[in-house]
Amino acid sequence: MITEMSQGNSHRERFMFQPVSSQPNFAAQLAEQERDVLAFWARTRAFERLREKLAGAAQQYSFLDGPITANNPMGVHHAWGRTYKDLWQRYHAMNGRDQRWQNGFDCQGLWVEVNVEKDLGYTSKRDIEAHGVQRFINLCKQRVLNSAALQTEQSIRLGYWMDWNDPTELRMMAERIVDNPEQMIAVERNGTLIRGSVEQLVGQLGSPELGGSYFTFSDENNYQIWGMLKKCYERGWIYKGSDVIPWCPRCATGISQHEMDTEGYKDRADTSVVAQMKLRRVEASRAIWRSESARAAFETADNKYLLAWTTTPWTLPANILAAVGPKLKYAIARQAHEVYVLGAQTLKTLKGDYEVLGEIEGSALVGWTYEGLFDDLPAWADASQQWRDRHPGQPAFEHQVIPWDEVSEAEGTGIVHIAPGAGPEDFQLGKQFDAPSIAPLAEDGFYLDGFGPLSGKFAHDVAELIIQLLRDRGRFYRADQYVHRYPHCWRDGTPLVYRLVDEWYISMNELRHEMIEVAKQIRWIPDFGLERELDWLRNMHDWMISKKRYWGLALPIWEYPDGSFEVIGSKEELKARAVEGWEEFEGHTPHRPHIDKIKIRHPKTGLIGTRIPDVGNPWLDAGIVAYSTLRYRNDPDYWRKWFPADFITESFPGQFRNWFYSLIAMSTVLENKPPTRTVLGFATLLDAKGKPMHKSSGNMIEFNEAADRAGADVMRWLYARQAYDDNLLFGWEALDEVRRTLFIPLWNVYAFFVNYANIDKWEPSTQPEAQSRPPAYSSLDRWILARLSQVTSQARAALDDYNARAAALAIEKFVDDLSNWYVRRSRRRFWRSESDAAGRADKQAAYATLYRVLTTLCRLMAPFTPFLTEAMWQNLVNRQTVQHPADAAEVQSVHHQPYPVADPLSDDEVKLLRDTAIARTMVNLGHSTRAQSGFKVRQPLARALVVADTYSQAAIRAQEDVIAEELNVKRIEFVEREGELVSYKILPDNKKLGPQFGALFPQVRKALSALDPNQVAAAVKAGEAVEVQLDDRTVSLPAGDIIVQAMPREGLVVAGENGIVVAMDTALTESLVYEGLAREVVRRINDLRKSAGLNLTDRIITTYTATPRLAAAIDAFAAYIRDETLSVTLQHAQTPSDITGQTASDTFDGESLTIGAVRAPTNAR
RNA sequence: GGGCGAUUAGCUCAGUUGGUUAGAGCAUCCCUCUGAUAAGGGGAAGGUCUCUGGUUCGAGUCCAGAAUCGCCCA
Repeated sequence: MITEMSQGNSHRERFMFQPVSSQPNFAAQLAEQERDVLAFWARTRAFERLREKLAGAAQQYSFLDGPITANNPMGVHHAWGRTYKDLWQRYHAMNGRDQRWQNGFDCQGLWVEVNVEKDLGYTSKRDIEAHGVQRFINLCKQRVLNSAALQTEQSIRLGYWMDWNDPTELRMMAERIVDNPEQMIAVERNGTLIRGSVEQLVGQLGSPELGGSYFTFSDENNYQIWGMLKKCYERGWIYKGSDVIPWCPRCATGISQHEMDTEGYKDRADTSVVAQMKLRRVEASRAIWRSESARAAFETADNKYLLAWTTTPWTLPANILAAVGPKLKYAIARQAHEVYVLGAQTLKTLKGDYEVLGEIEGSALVGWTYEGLFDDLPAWADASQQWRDRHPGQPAFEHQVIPWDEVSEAEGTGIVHIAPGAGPEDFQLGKQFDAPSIAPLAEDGFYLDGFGPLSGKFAHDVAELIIQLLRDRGRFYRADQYVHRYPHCWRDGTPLVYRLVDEWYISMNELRHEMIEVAKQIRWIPDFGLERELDWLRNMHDWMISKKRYWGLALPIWEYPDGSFEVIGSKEELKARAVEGWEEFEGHTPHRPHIDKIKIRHPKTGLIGTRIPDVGNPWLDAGIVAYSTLRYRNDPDYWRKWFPADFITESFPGQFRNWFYSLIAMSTVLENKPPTRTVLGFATLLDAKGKPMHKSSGNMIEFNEAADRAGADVMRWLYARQAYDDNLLFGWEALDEVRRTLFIPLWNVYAFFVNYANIDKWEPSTQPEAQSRPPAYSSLDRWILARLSQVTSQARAALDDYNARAAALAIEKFVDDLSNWYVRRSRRRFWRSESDAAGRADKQAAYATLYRVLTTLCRLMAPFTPFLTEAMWQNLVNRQTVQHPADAAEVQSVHHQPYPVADPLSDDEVKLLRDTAIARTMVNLGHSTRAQSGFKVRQPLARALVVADTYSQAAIRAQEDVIAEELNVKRIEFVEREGELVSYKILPDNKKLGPQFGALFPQVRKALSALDPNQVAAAVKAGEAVEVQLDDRTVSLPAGDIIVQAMPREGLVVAGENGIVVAMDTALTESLVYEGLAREVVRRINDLRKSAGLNLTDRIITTYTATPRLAAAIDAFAAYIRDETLSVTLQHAQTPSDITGQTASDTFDGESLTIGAVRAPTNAR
């Protein structure tokens, strides 16, 4: 497709542009070109040279990357955010601002562990312990490194310019971190070798010495979190708390509030159980009985029960209390010889016939006692005993009814079973009422000892057994299948349980308020982001930072046997405090298991402290990066230079409680300052139908597939033009549309320019800036240059305001104007003969204009579509293809250029923009009347008739030639007697007259419409007030309060818009008919040229046969036809067999034509 | 259960302090332009602006209630 220029070419040829094809298979061409551009950048060190150029610039742009989880390949949803990241970095690079260019990988946490476990076939934490924690940790590191390598390659494919690591080096480290982490290796940076063990170098990834992406598992990242936690400790915010928390039995760890996003709640069908709790002590004096005999029936009943409902039957053996709504009404109902108490609105729970004996308020039930459902199990005996031990001298605790405002009758029985050891609200109530608790489950979700037949059974599997056990005890009432929202583990989908456990927390009492103040100093885009964040901050509980797992931040908390603890703030402090285990730890990253070896001594008590085995919440890892990656500890000057970030951006679902939250939290603790000036959040990427993309649902589009099939630039444009707060419906149709409506027209403008410039051997002026807006240019040229100024200002203002969509839409509109008006109307100027002096000057102006537009547009679009613009730029400016760059060390990339700056529009330009809009309105109206009258554009017509105001008339007159050619009319005439074309419609100006007349307004409206429209129109035109007669008086309406609309008159072929009305004179003369036929012939000959594969400049010999009238038309317009088709001769053939070369036949307008064309011997132009 | 938001053409969405005949893109159909274009232009069809009530001279827009959906939080 492209050929390299050989050395021996003449001067003129060296200055030719590389030929450009307008490919039919554009998508494939784009993807191929993108790979060429990537190779071009690599060969010319384009990114490295940009960094060198910007290094030490006076201004910085500090972008802080929210780390991508290095666990899986990058998805198209990641590409959305990464497009914004790259877009603004490129934009500010073009504005000359120095940058850090550091990508981040999120490395530690359960998501990696889960995948490694899956790969290994592990099913529980026991497997990890059994096979060795160290090996497991190294496998986690390996997975991260391999994922990072892959994501790096994919990001590069997206065109994302960052200080990327060499993926090969990452993979080398990945391999060795498992095989031999102690092995000493060396990596080369800027000519020097950096040595260390594999593990040590992995721990230093992202450091100033090694460069590249930051990894949250790095030593620096972990130790800086230690420092932050130490500060919290010093302020008294760190504590160990007992709570009942959501717990994943598979992962055997608690799930923090931060992780309980809506993803985690899923519908689940469970067995709901109604248990009957046998009442012991009842006090029914406040009951309202239906009758005296009802009361007697209650008192003499064999058994009395509470009916308590639960959707988690596994918690029933931990039941301690029964809660009722104190203000709810409860029914006392009899079935046979049994009496049941349940919510008055929930009687449908009862099976079979029943008799309501009476009602009683919930508050009157409080204090009633009942027999526990499972009081025979040792678990209750133990819990009961522990309670007695804590309450010496008091009577034994009895199961009882308590009040709870949260109880409702919407579901269940209005009586809620309370198990303080197995539910969070239950736990609070248990504390409030000083009740014992039973914690039934081990960390893997299986029942502990002491639960009889349940012991050793899995919590979610025991519904049937529980029912059986209840039956055995006479406590079962009914069971149903019940679908409800139930929390699931956000990583592996396991239904959660609730467990009573000890976890570590940061108290939010004080921090919450400080964070709110910090959050308010940040600009949130979209602006509802601030409200979301504040809502979270106001409502969040204390931050649970511990996780009972392996792969993560080693929480720097050392606990002493007496229950006291200390937080260590740095590696150095730890070394100073260590009394045991330092030698084993030294040389390793601060991870389990090595870190666990270290013991410290309490300075006063002398007790030996051991590190708690927990690892940290992963959001600690990501939250510290505004400090850890900016050398906060070691290079304060550097930190001050780059902190706070100018900009961060992530998809907002989840991030208000995750990264945005933790980033603010840690920055508030450390400096009480906002970590960033701007947060840009964007919505969720869904498939074309609006469904979430999932591998399992088969609607997933892989990033690599999308990039290869649609092109990364097309994807980037789709992302950039998306509204932030709308979900992006991503699919092939949307990508096709972007390609069709923006990329193909743009590419073809470019191809058109290059091919004609080469034909004319046109060269750009060496001083293009000097003639930026030459007054001698045609109005078309000056118009598109004014539009270029306009779009430049728009794009700049939008990008400065972080509004990618506004910039993208402005550029789309511009490309449309360029393609469908400027080039469309300029084409003939590029065909004009070199021998015609005026034509030559005009053509030169057109080339210069189009060249200027295209090169400026390349720079405008470069941050959006870095590949396409690079390919165009290299050819337009350097006259080379990206495949064969010369002077690789010197060649300037479009991304090395300054982002365009526009002068404000002059008055003349403003007028030009307005006038062109009028002309285009006129053209649209003309096309409309042609369509209505059935005269296609190829048929010339004598006149277009126009009604317009004085200003519009002048505008139309000024562009008459362009309009006339577009409409294919001989001339444009303004109609003297407008009434011939238009009728007037008179309307009151509602906005002005409505408030003035209020209730009288309908009368005004009516009276006005009763007047003669022509007279009112004349009066208004003359600026005279109009009098209208209301019921009881006459009022005078100023001309300015009346709207006169010119409407096309009924029955005529006319069209109107914005006060301009257009009609066509459809009277045909023979000459017009012949000209129309001639145009049909021209079109067919040119179609033939195209299908014959002739070059634009090839001369041809044309032969034809035609029906007599058509032949006469061809004779009459022979010169015109020859001119338009580059026919050296145009010969009437006596018989069809005389027609030579490529042939075609057609019938139109009742005429028949056969044509043939052969290339003429010479191509002289 | 609480909070926020949404509901406008077959689909995706605009619709500015209430004001003339409610728009765009995509998709469909017809016509058309084309010597850069898979683009463009004209037209057709497609709307009880979710429903009910209210305020107002006038409501897609404001108020109240209902329904459905989404998001956030319990």
